[in-house]
Amino acid sequence: MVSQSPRASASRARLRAAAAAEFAARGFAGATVDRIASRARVTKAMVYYHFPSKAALYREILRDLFASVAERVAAVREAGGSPQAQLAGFIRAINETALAEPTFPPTWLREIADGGRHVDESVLRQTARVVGTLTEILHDGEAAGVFRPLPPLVVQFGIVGPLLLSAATESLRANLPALPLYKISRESIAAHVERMALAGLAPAAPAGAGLAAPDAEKASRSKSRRSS
Amino acid sequence: MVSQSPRASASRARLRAAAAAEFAARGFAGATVDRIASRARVTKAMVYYHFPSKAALYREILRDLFASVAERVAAVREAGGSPQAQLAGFIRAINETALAEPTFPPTWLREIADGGRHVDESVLRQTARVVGTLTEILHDGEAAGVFRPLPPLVVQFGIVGPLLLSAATESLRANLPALPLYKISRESIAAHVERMALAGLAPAAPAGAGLAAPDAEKASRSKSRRSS
DNA sequence: GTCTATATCGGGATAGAC
DNA sequence: GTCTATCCCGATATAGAC
Repeated sequence: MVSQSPRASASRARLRAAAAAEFAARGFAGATVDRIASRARVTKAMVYYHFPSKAALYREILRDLFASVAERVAAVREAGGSPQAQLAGFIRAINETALAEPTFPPTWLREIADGGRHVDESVLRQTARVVGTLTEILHDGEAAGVFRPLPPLVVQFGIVGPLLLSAATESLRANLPALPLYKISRESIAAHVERMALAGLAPAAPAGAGLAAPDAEKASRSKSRRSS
Repeated sequence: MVSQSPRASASRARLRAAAAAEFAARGFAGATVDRIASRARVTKAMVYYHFPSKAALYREILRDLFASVAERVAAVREAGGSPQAQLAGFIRAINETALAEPTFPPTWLREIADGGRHVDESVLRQTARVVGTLTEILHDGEAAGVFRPLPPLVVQFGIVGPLLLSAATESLRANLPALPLYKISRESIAAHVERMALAGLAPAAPAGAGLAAPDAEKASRSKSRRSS
């Protein structure tokens, strides 16, 4: 949503929003151009006036969605702070993107299930930026001795997985037979993910020592950032 | 796979396997009956001889998939042990299902993204069994004072989310341009999820005390468990 | 149980007027 | 930029012979 192309007519904008919603709800194969047009209150021919094909429209939406996440997490890194604070910010950035763009969680989940079938070079670049930012944060934390060394993707899955499942099932759970079991707040899941991620990254305690406290007194942190 | 219906001809069995693979790879909308028939080395008419419709075939596969998970986690609970050991077993049960049935992770992810569009009563019952088992384990842990009280679904998402993302992207990552960044082992992700889940469930430290250790409960693990 | 047609229709994409 | 009308392929499902 950040870097819009020069063409931004009113109908084109509605078309993008309608397509994002339709693709999120039905997936690429399940979506129909007729419904996209209908949602946008536009005729089907207009879809093909603005976009060359259903696939191209989908890829454009996919790219902007991932670009949106990438920018948010990049902003977190640039804001600086301790590795723990940056990781918490990373988690919040993902969560806020899911709130700001409700079409994002289902779309992301589908792409994963599809094995990235529609991921082209430009989309891949955006996803790489996200993992790249996380990698830098983790590297700082390892260097400072506050994070255990772990493959960035493992940490990424640990953060993104719960958030996506929670966000994607939100409207589903809301419409359920009022099972109180399924009523969970956004805050509780976000807090749990943050707690899990930080605790899971805490360095292994040196076997003999009396429980080193990996906590707050590491405030004196490196200010170095921005390497890409 | 556990509770097979009485009809189990050879072609019917191949059909089920082929359909599971096709649905996992393309989703319900993206799958075609032609390709399912072709995968099973059977004509399309045979599909409609054995199953009333594409949708019915899909629902049957969905039901068996979730039944398979439900039984594995139920077995863990029946095996007993400390709450922590049972939770670790729960995680492993999910992971082992993903290994034994590679079609499962993508299919689950798609159902979530679809908002449970194809989930009927029988499927819902199986998923409820899984959450039910987890709820019991968590309740035991709370009663014993070793788990902090958390909504079961929050914990469920924290466990299942990372495992599904990891499993669903496995073949994708294997076929990537050899980015060493993306080479992560099944063990590392399983270990991380276990560490995160247990650490995230550790009770909050009593405010006044000087850094209680949420690390010492590891001693109470390693008890009896089995895998089906 | 297994096959070869075939009916039928939804949906992506285009033509061409205005 | 926007519309109506249409082309046409592919996909679900069925008919009916063997």
